[in-house]
Amino acid sequence: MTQDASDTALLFDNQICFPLYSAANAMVRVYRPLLKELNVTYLQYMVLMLLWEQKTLNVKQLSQQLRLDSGTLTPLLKRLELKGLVTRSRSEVDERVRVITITKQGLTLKVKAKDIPAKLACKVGLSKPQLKEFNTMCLELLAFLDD
Amino acid sequence: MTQDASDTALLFDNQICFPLYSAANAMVRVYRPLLKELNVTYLQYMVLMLLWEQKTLNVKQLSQQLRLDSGTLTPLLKRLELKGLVTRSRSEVDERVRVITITKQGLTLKVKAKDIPAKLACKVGLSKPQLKEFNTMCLELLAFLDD
DNA sequence: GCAATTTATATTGCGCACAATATAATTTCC
DNA sequence: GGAAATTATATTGTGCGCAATATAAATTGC
Repeated sequence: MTQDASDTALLFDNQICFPLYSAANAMVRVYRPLLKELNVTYLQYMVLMLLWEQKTLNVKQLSQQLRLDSGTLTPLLKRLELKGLVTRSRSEVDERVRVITITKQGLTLKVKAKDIPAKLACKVGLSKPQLKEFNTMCLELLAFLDD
Repeated sequence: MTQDASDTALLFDNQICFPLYSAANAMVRVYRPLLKELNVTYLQYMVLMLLWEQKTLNVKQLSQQLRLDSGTLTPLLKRLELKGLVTRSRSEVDERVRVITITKQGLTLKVKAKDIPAKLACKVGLSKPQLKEFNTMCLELLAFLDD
């Protein structure tokens, strides 16, 4: 690598991943007002979405699908329990396993959420094929980054 | 929109932006061990990068370039000051303006950082043109999301 | 020239994100 | 079947990220 290349590599505008970082922040900012009606955060919304599909999941299953650890999930799930949206029980087979189940109230929230994907799509601006390609690239990058 | 479309719109795997969110988290995770040698976080590294280019910047200038607000930057800059990497003074012309200046020690850190971009590039896996295209898409998305 | 508005930063409080560590239950392997 | 290793979750502490609010200085309008 030339001297010049190692110099320009540390220029702010050449940082490959900073737009990714900023875009993720911006995306959460756009979701926030939409989710305010449901009184949940973006991540809580993602957890609920998984539980709308499979009414019961344990922490490990959530952790794998969301790529987040228990230090993030445990307090988040407690907050969802406090709001009456999920219950946190123990597996009868294996006492170590914390079983998260969506409540009736949690299921009801899905009805209120039904217009959110469309509302979000309006704000994103990219076309469907563009978004699909973008999604694919994010997943490719993820596969590399997570080894 | 058909009934079917509004149903599938709330499926977890159809959430356009969750891979973006996960990829941004994964990216910060990959940076972490590389930056541990410098004893800075990813965001602190980005701030330093701006200050390596322009030795003095105020909070607003940092805020605009990083797309972050003072609630994030003020405590971060205090931590950088505590580490002796920046100074936080006031503008003599306008007392409201907080002027952030890189210290000698902060400048020295650039030498230690010089191999980080190359090390990161190895872990990212995508080719340079792929990365460039990905960057462009993130910036496009950002332009839409931030209005 | 001074009240009203605007601008720049700081503070507070909440919710992630994760490393490091702890705890407790289960499984494995002799 | 009991010690050692593994597995599942929880806890603690630090650092973002941002909304809401506060404060203080500068600017504007009359």
